[in-house]
Amino acid sequence: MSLPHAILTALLEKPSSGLELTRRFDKSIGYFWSATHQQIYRELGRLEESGLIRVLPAERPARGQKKEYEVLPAGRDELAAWVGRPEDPKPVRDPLLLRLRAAGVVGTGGLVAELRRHLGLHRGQLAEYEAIEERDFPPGPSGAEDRLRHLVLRGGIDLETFWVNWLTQALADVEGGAQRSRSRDTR
Amino acid sequence: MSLPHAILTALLEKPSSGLELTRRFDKSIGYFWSATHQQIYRELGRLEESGLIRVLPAERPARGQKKEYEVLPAGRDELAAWVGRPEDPKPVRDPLLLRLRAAGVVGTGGLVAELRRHLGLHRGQLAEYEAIEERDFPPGPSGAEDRLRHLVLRGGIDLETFWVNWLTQALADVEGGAQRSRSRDTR
DNA sequence: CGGAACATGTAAAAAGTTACATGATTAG
DNA sequence: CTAATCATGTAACTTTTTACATGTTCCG
Repeated sequence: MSLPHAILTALLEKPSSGLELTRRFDKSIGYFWSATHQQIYRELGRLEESGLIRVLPAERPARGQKKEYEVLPAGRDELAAWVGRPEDPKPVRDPLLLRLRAAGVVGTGGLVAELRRHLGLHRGQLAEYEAIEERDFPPGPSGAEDRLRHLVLRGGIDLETFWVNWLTQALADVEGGAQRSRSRDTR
Repeated sequence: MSLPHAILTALLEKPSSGLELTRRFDKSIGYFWSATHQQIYRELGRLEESGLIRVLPAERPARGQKKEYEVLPAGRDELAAWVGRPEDPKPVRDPLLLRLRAAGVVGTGGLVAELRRHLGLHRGQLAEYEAIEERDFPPGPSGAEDRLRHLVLRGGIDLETFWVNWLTQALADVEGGAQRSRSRDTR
């Protein structure tokens, strides 16, 4: 259950309104924890009720009016405790790997196009991450926060690199295999 | 929504009862699509209702009695269509990357132990996958189904390798950084 | 004023998780 | 007979997703 902690982190980095948070969950934070605005508004309500965050004063609390939140000490404490709390990695659940397995029993119809499409998407994401790395993390000494953020970005880069390499190999294999089957058939 | 397709794939590979499926979702299939027995029983009910699978005849349909399911032609068709159906990769949502980012704002208390623990878990999983690869996929020519299964296993291996490498680097970085901070502090 | 963009929300459905309930079979 | 294991389920809850609803501000 990490959404509240994602929001606490984002708000500590910079107090924001729901919509501003939504935008940040489409970019930086969203690169490793995605969330929609519905999730965010609901969770903001819960966090406020639990006393972990509060609305910044001087607010007109009405629908359609901007509400800025900031983290209270209790919220910071909760986040600090969560950072070191043991939590096992979730078992993998990847539809593309599953589809490959399914293709083993019902055939690869249409799957090659889908693999190619995913390869393109992952290549695009990788390029985006690498541009960010070049822009935000020049070589040389850096503070603790910057090093941690760079490490997270590195995670994203390495993960996309894995996908690009694996998909490339998968395509070569599936297409090559299809070819081998054809040549066997025609022999 | 891939659980029904995971079950169809498993049932095509071998007709099974709910509990047998549960066990297989703890092993082979579960390596890339996990599911609990509650999910499986509920989904088996739905799939039967939709006419994609059926209970094998010669059954005593009572509580506590084994019920074996098999895939009907409609189920196979649905699975074949799903294999090529476009579906974007889900955005990444990883608690560990998030915790690293959070550590940037509230400090790394307890996180190093957690990173080390995860490194151990991923090393274990990697070893398990590699043992399976050695046992089930000896070098040499192989059929289409085997090649696809091997490809999926390769995905698991590469993914765990990514985690092992990234965690190793993260640990070196976080501990090294802490050391640098300490030596700066004491200067 | 009218429409676009901003901003916050509600409702319902689907998927996943956790805890518990119940009957059948088998080994000691 | 009784405990363990096999086997199938129910119930309650949480999380995520999708679709919709409503009000505000600003620009032309």
